[in-house]
This record gives sequence, structure tokens and C-alpha cells, in this order.
Amino acid sequence: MFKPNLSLQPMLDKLSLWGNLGAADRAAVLALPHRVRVYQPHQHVVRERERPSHACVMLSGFSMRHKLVGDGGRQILSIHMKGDFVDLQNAFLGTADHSVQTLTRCEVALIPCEAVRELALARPAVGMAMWQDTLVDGSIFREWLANIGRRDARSRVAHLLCELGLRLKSVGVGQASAFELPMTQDQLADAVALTSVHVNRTLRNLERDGVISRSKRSLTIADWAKLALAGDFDSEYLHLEDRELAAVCA
Amino acid sequence: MFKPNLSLQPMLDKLSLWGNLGAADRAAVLALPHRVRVYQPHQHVVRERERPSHACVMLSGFSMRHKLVGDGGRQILSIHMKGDFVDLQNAFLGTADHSVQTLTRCEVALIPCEAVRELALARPAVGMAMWQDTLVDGSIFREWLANIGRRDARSRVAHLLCELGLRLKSVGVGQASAFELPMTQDQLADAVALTSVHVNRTLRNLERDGVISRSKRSLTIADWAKLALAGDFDSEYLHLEDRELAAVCA
DNA sequence: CGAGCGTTTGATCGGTGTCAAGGATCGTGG
DNA sequence: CCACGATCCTTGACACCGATCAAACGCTCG
Repeated sequence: MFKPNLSLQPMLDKLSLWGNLGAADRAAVLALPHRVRVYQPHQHVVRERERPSHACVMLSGFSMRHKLVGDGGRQILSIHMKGDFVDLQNAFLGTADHSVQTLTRCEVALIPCEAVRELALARPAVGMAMWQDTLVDGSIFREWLANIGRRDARSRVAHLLCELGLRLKSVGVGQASAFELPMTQDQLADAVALTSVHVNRTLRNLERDGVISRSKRSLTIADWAKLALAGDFDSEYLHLEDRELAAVCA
Repeated sequence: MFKPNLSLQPMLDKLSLWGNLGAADRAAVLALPHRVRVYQPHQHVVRERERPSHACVMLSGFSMRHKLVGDGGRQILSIHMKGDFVDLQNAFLGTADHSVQTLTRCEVALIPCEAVRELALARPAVGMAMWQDTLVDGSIFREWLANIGRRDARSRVAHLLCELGLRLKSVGVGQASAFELPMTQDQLADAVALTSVHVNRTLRNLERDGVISRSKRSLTIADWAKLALAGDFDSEYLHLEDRELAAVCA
């Protein structure tokens, strides 16, 4: 008989959390045509202005989305990890409005855009789940806007660390309060709209105050309450609760 | 016979631009149950942390989405105008992660969340069109992130003015290069993450340089090329072209 | 005509950026 | 296993953009 390829399982798991997928839906997701590709660190997966023919799902490793501005500055827009459907929007909008680049070595599944569109139409429940995922994406962008626009350096960094911790835990890569930072201080800086020099000072301050501790790239959140307070962090915007609620109702 | 209520027409027009809606789809959109409500300036339409029972569509006037941070700061996340489906995400995520408030007097259509969900499932083409609209939303958030994170005051303000001009034109409320600013300098400041004092100085500089001219709330873009250059503005992120392309292909 | 809100302007302050140099760590090849 | 170069981290001195504070001005609408 036909044995389904399981490489898309992490993405399916994430979609299933919304609780509306039947067995046929799940099978259809796993049956999406795709090929797995390995990217080395710092490689481009999508470049701004391209019209990608494939959408990509993260299987392992970390990647980011970013934009370059006129004077050469870079703004990192989001961080992606196992199970994330990184550039789903390209399948529906056509032109990429930002670039996607790896942070670490990554395994990525490339799915033809057309297959994604067809699946969304043929199986509305799957389409809705993917839609909900992109809505959470949007919510995270909004929180980042508030973070970068209206918080000071210490809060911005603390907020990002809280988010990374929670998201890593939610996909089962380390714990919320102890994980490997997948990015350099330069990259952290471009994520929170500071300079790497200032991120460095901010991290050391948080460490001096006993809120976090670090060694190499591994980060430990010594006092989650303090860090969340410093970062004005409230996990609501990740909509983890809403996902559970939706699943229970279904 | 049954005469359809046409108040949702502006929203339908916007969805139709994606080019995939049949006659039955369009009728179903117009048939969405709803009631029209008038809001005065500065009124809340949705508050953060609520679980709204209705999604709202802008029929006239202007509104905004915003978040408050711990120290009392406010970040405006987006500006909404005729035809915008403002808080579609609440229909699918449950808890509002931000507030919606009017800028001017507004007419708003309130649609039960459940009706929106049912329509998206029953008519996948409509669901896709709504999805695409929210994807453009996401693209605008990303551009704002880059704007606020990596551009200086002059560029930020110029960029916002360009965006407003284009969007107003695209929904037929004034021209791209001459329109009524729907917001105070205080609100402009919270949209571009500056203080109103600095926004004021920046606007006067742009005026002194002959890039724009103002009288009361009405704004004229004297030199679009200069303003776009100053704002590092490239309209690609609004995906207006992609929308036309999609419509032609369909 | 007065109250309230929004705009304008000046003086000063402070958080982050910039520049520069040295130190640590990592990957790679001999 | 060590040497080397490249990348990343750390630190200090100083500059500057935009914030803050304060006050006056001008509309608009009772």
C-alpha cells in the first residue's frame, strides 16, 4: 500500500492544534507534493521581489524574514522554527515582499505554490487552519511593532527572549527558560531595531541583574517573572490559549 | 423578490479585486447578516482582550488599530478606511490582541463572527479572498516594522504619507497627491513611533523643502518623487499589482 | 467670548548610535 | 593537535537624534 511521507508532520501537528482537521484533511496535508532541501547557515531561501514557485515549511533549524531599507539597514521581521510555514503568503500574493534567510543549518520542505492553493480550495478546513496560522503571524507582527515602536532597549530585548522561550517550548525544542539562542547579537539587534553594541550592553545588564545567565550561545532565564516584567511581556498575542480553546470546542 | 442590501458593497469590491469570485460567491457576501452602526470620533470599536462576537467592516470614515504598552505608550498599528475588514482575525482567533478605535465619525457594518466563519467554509473562494486580504495586512505590518525600526524620522513620516495617499486613491477617497489627513499629529506620532513635537518639526521641514504643502488638515504632495525618495517608498508591499495580476489570470 | 483641543516653537536632556580597538571563540587546514 | 583567519563579543569615549518640558498661539464650537 501507499506509505505516506512523514516529513510534513511537524507542520501538520501545528495546524492540527486548531482542532478542525479530519482524518482525510490530515492525510491530504501529508500528501502534499514536496522535496526536502538542506540549507547551510546564512543562505537565502527567498529573495525580496522574486515570484517564488514554492512555499517552504521548516523541518529543523532556524530561519528569519527580513527587509532591507534604502540606507542599507536591515530589519528582521520574524524568527522561524520547526513546523513553521514560512512564506505561505507567497503562494497567494505572488511577489515576495521580503527575504527569507537561514540562521542555522536548516532542513526545509519545498511545496509548489499551486499545490498549496489547490489544497486550500479543495479542503476548506485545511485552508482555514493555514489561515489561522497566518493570522497568528500577523498578531506577532503587531506585537513587534509595539515592541520596537514604544519600548526601550531593555524591554525590547527582554520581550524577544520571552517570546523565543515560549515558542521554542511550544514546538518542543528546549524549555522556555533554558535554550540555545539561534542568533548572533548582530541579528538580535536587527530584530529589535537596535545596534549590536547596545544589545550587548543590554544583555550584560540583564545578566548583571540576575535576570538571565549566559554561556556561549546558551541562555538561561534565571527569573522568568522579572524578565517578563522587564519586557512588558504578555503571551496573549501568541494565541496559544485560543488554539487550545478552538481544539476543545471542535 | 429579495432585494440584497448593498451596504457591504465596498468590502465586496475589494475582495473581488482578487478576481476569483463567481456570482454566487458575490451574492453570498452581500447576504452576510449584519447591522450598520455609526461611531463618533475616538470611540472604541473593539478593546484588547475582549472576545468580540462581531467582526467589523468599514463603510465610511477612518479608524485605527493600536496597542498600549506598560509605561502608557501607544503604538498605532494600522489605519483603516472604506472597504477594510478591520478585525477579521477576531472571527478566527477569539481573543482580540489589540484595540480598534475610530479616528473620525465612521459607519461600520457589524457581522457575527460565526457568519464569517460559515461563509469561509461554505465558499472557499470567498475564504481565500478574505485570506488574501489579511495577507496584505500582514505585508503592511512588515513594512511598518521596517519603517519604524530602521528609518529616521523624516523617512518614516514621508513613508506614511505616501502609503495613505496611495490607499486613499485605491478606494476612491481623494487623490494620491491631495487628501484630507484623517489624523492629528499626536496620532501620526503614535503611528510612526515618534513624539508629536517631532512629527510637527518633520512635517514643517518637508513643507519648507517644498515636498508637501498643508492647510488645516488637508495635505498636498507637491513633489511625489521627492516624497517617495525621502520615505524610501516602494508600493510593492501593498500588493496592488499582484491583485490586478490575479484578477487577469482568473 | 471663553474653553478646549491641536499646533508651533525654543531650550535642554538623555538614550542609543557611532567609531574604534582588543579579546574570545570557532571552524578549517596543515 | 596546533596555527591561523574569520566571525563574534566586549568595552570605552564621544556624538547626535529625537524626547522632554514648557509656553504661546490659533482654531472651532458651545
